[in-house]
Amino acid sequence: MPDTVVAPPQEEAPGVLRTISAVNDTPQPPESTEPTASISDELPEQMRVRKEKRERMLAAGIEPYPVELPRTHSLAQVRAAHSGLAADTKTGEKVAVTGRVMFIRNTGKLCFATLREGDGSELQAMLSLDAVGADALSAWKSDVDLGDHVFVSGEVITSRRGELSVFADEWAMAAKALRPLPVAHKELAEETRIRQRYVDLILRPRAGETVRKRAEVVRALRDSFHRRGFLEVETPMLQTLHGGAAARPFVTRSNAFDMDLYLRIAPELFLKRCVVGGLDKVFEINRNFRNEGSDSSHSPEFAMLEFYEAWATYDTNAVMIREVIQEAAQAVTGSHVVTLADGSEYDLSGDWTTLRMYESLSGALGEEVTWETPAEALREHVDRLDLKLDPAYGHGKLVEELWEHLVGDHLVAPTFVRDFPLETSPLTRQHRSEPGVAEKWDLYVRGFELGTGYSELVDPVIERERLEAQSRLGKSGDDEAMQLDEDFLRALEYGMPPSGGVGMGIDRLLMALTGLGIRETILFPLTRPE
RNA sequence: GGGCCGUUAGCUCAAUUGGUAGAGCUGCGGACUUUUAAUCCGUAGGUUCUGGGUUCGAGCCCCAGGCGGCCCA
Repeated sequence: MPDTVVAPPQEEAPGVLRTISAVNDTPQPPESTEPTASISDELPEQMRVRKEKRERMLAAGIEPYPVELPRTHSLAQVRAAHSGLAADTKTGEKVAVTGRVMFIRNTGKLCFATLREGDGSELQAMLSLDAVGADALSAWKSDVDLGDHVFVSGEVITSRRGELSVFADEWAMAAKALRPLPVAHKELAEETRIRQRYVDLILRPRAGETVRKRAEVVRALRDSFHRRGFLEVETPMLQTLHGGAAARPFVTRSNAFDMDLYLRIAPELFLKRCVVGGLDKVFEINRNFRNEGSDSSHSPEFAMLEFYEAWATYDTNAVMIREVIQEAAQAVTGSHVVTLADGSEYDLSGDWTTLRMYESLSGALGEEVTWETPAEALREHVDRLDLKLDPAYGHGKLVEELWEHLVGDHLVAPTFVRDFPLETSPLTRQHRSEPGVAEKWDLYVRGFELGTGYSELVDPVIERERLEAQSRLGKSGDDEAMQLDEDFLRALEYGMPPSGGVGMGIDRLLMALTGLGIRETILFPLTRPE
C-alpha cells in the first residue's frame, strides 16, 4: 500500500464526490490496469464496455473501487425511519447511503435508480440536473450500469408517486461491476443459481432468507441444548478408521503420518467416548461426508446434529428431539405450524405419532410379521409386491425395505417409527423384552427420514461381536460396513453408562421447516466443474 | 450403474419437413425533470456444449464425449 497521509475531504465541483479519489490518493493506477487497447476483443460486448468505463474513470482520477465511503445509514434504516410518508414530502434529513443498482430509469434531466442492499431492502435514488449539476449527472449516465454499487448522499424525500427516495446532492461509484447482471425479471436457471450462488443472492432475496433461516435454526438448536445443560464438543473429522454409520467414506491422505485417513461419516464413536469419560450430556453440530450419490435429498457433505445423554433412553430422547425441533420451528417461523415454500402448512405441534415397525408392517401386509419371521417368508412378500431387491438381503434388510415401501413412503405427518430389526442396527441395544428387535427409532417428517435415535449398546462384549461381524462383512466386499475400532471398544470396556443417542440432519431439518430441496438449503452444494 | 429429457446472444427462451439462426430484457447511440421491469426512435450482439459422420446443405439426422435435470436400481 502507498504510505500516504489521508487527506481531508476537498471541496470541488458540486455533485461529483472527488473526495473519494483524494482520500485514496493512489498515485498511479494499479499495476494490473491494462491500456484500453489491450481489452480483449474476445470479451462479450457488455463486459468490454464496463471494463472500458472502469479505465475511463481511472484515467479521469475517479476511483471505481474506493476504499471507504462516508455512509451514514443502511437502506433499511432509512426505510424504518421514514415509513408512511405522503407523496412529494421533503423531510429535511440528509443521509448518505450505498446500494447495488438494480433498476435504472433515466428521464433526461432526472434519473432514478433502485438501490438494493444485502438484506434485500431497497431504496430509490433520484439525481436531478438542478441538484447535482451537469457534470455529475452526465457522469452518472455514462458510468453507472446495472449491478454497480453506488454511493448517494442527499435529502430523504418521497417522489410524486410516493416512493421513498434519497434526492442526491452528490454521488460516487462504490464498486464497478464488470459483469452484467442477469435479467432480474426472469428466474435464473437452477444450475446457475447453484453454481453462482452469489448471483442468486443478488437477484433473489429469498435466497438470502434461506441462508438466514438456516443460521437461525442452528442457533436455536444450540440454545436448546445449552438450556438443557448439554456441552458442545467437536470431534475428529479426519479419522483413521471409519465407523458410526453404514456408509462409504471418502479417503484422503496425510503426508506427515504417511497414511490414509477417512473423512468422517459420523461422529458417533467419539461422542460415546465422551460419555465414557463422564461428559454425560454432549452434542455436536458439524459436517459428515459420505461418498455416495447426490439427489434431491442427499448431499455428499451434509451437516449433522448428534447428541448423547447418559441415563437417557430412546423413549426420553424422542421426546427431547421433538421439543428441540419444535423450538427450532418456533424460532424461525414463530409457530409450531410452519409454512412451506409452496405456501402449504405443515403441523409440527403437539405429540407426534409413534408406530412400531413390525406392527405397522404386519398391518400393511395383512399378515403378522415378527422378528422371528424367517427371511424366506419375507421374500415371498417381496416377490408378490414385485419389488426388486438384492437376493442376498437377510431378515433385517427385507423388513426395512418392505416397511419403507408399504408404510414409510406414505407417511406425511411427523412420525416416530420404532423397534427395528436388531440385525441391521449394529450399535443399538437389544430391545429389553424382544430379543430380535433393537431399541431404535427413525423420525419421518414430510415423508423423509429426518433423524434416528437409540438406546445405545454399551455392553463391550456384545459390541465387539457386532463390530467383528461388520468387519467380516467389510472384508467380504461390503464397502459400507464399519471397521473394527479397537480404541472405541477399549473405551467401552472402561464402562459406558446406559445412554440414549440421536442423530439428525441439519439440511433435512431445514427442508422440513421450509419445504425447500436440499440444494437450496446448502449454500454451496458440490457441483462438477464447468 | 440403466433409461429418458435438456444444452442456441450477457439472461430467459423461439426456430415448421434438413434450406439465410430470431424475440423480450440487457448493451450501444439519441430524446425526455417524477420514473417503478419507465417510455419512444435507432442499432449492435452467435464456435447453436465439444469432436467426428451423413448430406448439395445440419441448431435439427447418426456416432462418441462433456455438463445438467428427472425417473429407476
